[in-house]
Amino acid sequence: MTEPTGRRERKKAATRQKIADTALRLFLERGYEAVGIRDVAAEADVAVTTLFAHFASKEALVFERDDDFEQRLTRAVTDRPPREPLLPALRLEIHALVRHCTADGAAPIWRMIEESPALREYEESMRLRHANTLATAIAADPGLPQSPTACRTIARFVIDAYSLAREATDPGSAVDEIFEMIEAAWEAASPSPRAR
Amino acid sequence: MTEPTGRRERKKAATRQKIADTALRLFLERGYEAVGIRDVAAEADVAVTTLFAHFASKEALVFERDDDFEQRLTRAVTDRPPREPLLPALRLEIHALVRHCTADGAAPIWRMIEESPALREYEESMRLRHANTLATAIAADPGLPQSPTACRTIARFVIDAYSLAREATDPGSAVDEIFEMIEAAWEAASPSPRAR
DNA sequence: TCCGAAATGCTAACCGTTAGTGTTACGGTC
DNA sequence: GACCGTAACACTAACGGTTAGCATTTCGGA
Repeated sequence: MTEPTGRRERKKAATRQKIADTALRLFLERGYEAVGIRDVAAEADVAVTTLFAHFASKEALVFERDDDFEQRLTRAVTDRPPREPLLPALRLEIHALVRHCTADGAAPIWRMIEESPALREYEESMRLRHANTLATAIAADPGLPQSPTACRTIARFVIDAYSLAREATDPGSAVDEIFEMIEAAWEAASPSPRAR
Repeated sequence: MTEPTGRRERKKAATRQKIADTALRLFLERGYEAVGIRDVAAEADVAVTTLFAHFASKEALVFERDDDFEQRLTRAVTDRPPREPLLPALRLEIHALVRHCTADGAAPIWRMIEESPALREYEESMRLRHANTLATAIAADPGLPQSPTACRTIARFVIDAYSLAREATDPGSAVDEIFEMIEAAWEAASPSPRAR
């Protein structure tokens, strides 16, 4: 339980970061498909096996920070003040995440992702994981009376909003447009909808 | 344009079918990961390159009939009588598709899919393709005044319904529950929602 | 100080997939 | 009915991501 960040952990983190940085640089310089794992390992001055000890796959090198994404989403649910409605909090978070992805600096990275089928497929599978995590967080909220199916559904819809808005010509307003639809779906899933 | 099914086309279709049947049998007998492409090709008595001339990847061997899925969905949209509302037609189709996947005979196949990350990832990416196709079909309907973003969103939601319902304990009622939410979302996306 | 474990390295392979190059069998044409 | 273009198929060899097996170094804690 002692975590004063010993040298070993620092070195490990440094190695991981060096691999990720090197990989991203090479990918952007020469293109994702044109760079091999052996290239990345050589340039980062580590063994191929070491690279795979830090990253589960070549694609994972690109989505190095996806843990953040997951955490931000679940925290938007769990860290919101009591009695605060769920969806506005999620809408704000999705707005921020979309803005982050569509910022100018991130453009080359996302273009690279769109151009590579392998990266696209990996991201889709990542989103499903995020949706499941989010669904668990929503279902765990005692203030929400919706059914498990409704929770899973809304989680899926929220992740869809992130994905769809990023592709839209005006991402910001797309988030709002889609969230209007999600709000309606959420209300329709409230218990005893006929009693309103 | 002459299509009296010449010998050549018949032989090609037979080869394709033999490969698919052999692959599915081996996968179910020994497990998806335990069977190599070279095994399938040898057992089907074709060259590996021939196998890949018929199927784009190992995973595609399992989802051999996914064209049907796409066609059934788009036809549910385009072939419905004029002025018939969109979502009930889609609900019926999703009901049928879910029933088809959760039938007893299909159980081993879907268990195999759930147990293989590669197959799961492939199916997710397939679903996104289906959602895009469906979105195009919906957006092409002149009787629907919704925005492009709303059409893409609803298409995504409908595919989500299929995916979520299959995992539910009672798939049939899950389809209905999710479609209630989708109907509400669709109405919220109708033009001038403030005028109601 | 020393031991165990974690991190890293090296080699060699496995497996899906593709390029390159022939060969065969069929369909349409004269 | 012979002929030619081409679609289908085969064979070989490789490429690239990924992993197993095993040796080595390096650190943390006892």
